Order: sequence, then structure tokens, then C-alpha cells
Amino acid sequence: MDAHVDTSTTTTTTTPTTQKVVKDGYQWRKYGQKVTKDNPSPRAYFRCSMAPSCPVKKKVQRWMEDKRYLVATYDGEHNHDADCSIGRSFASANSSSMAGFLSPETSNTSRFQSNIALDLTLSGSSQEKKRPSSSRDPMEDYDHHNKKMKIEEYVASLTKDPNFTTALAAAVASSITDLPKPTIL
DNA sequence: CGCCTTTGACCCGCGC
DNA sequence: GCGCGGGTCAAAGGCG
Repeated sequence: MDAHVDTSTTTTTTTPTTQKVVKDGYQWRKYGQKVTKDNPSPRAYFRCSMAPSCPVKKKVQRWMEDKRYLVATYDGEHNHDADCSIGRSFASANSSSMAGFLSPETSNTSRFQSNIALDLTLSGSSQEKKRPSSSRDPMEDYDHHNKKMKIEEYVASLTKDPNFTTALAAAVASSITDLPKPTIL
């Protein structure tokens, strides 16, 4: 699959299905939540509920550095099609595994996953995202920097990248524009 | 009525 | 071998 990475694809397709349809074109079902030691904020675990056999998992946790933001980590590949066209572009972006930011409390507390996911490849600092099979886990990328590097640190380093900041701002902005009631601080 | 969210407990793996 | 942490499963409740 070709990597069609485009932030503008943050098209928040408000699928009129129910309300559990996330903007990335997939339905996610929460199956657990846990507070980790590294980050006092609870980490939520989601699975793709569109296909029972879909191995994709998603972890969402508030960014320790700035709790207004959420960090989403995708694990695995969807073995089925997305729900809508936007899902396809995201599907290619999310295909292997990646971490992304979700805009702050732009919606109801527990509906946060209904926001947008920003592909980190846009940061320009980690263009090599989709390898054949070696680095399916995001941690693989962190290893390139430091074995001890944690997600939060990785994220922090990314924010120092002006390209990433720009991409993040763009994504957040587009999400605001798209959301019914923006509540960004 | 069906699906999703929430919470607690249990299990597995890793490090000391 | 023990302890700690992370991740997953299962049951109950709530909402659409």
C-alpha cells in the first residue's frame, strides 16, 4: 500500500452511524484502562470493533508534558477496509503502527477518541515509518535514539521539531474547524 | 435490545 | 524466586 500521508485528510467525516465511529474511519471499542507509572494519566486500550479478527490495537494516553494533548499509539494493521473514504487515507497512514496526537478536550470527556490523529511522519523527523516487517512497533523508532526513551520523551523531542509543531497546529486547527463545539484552551 | 464504557481482578513477562 | 508493571478479560451498568 502506498503511503498517502496528508494531514489535510483530517476530514472529520461525521459518519451518521452511531457515535462510536472515530474520524480515522474505524470503530474502536475500549477494552481496558490502566494507570502506568511513567505517566499519571490513565492509559486507555482500544480495539477495532469493525472486524472481530482485526488485530489492530490503539493506546490512548494524555501527554505527560501537556495534559491538554492526547497521544495515540496504533499497533498492527487493519485487515479490513475502513468505514469511509477518509479511513482509507488514514488506513495507509496507520497501517503498521504509529503514534499521533489527538486534540485536547475538544469534545466530551470520554469521547476524546472522536478527534483526529496526526501522522507523525509529517514531523519530518521520522519519515521512515512503514518498514516491511522490522519495525512494526513504535518503540522500534525510539530505540533508534535511546533504549530508555519513553513515549513522552519521544513526543517531547518531536515537538521541538518546527515541522512537527506546524503539522500539529494544522491538525488541531482543522479539528477545531470541524468540531461542533471547540473548547480548546 | 444491542453495543459501548467502566472498573476490578487476573495473567504474563521482565528485572532485580 | 519474588516483586512490579503492563496488558487483557469479564461482569455490570448506562445510553442510544
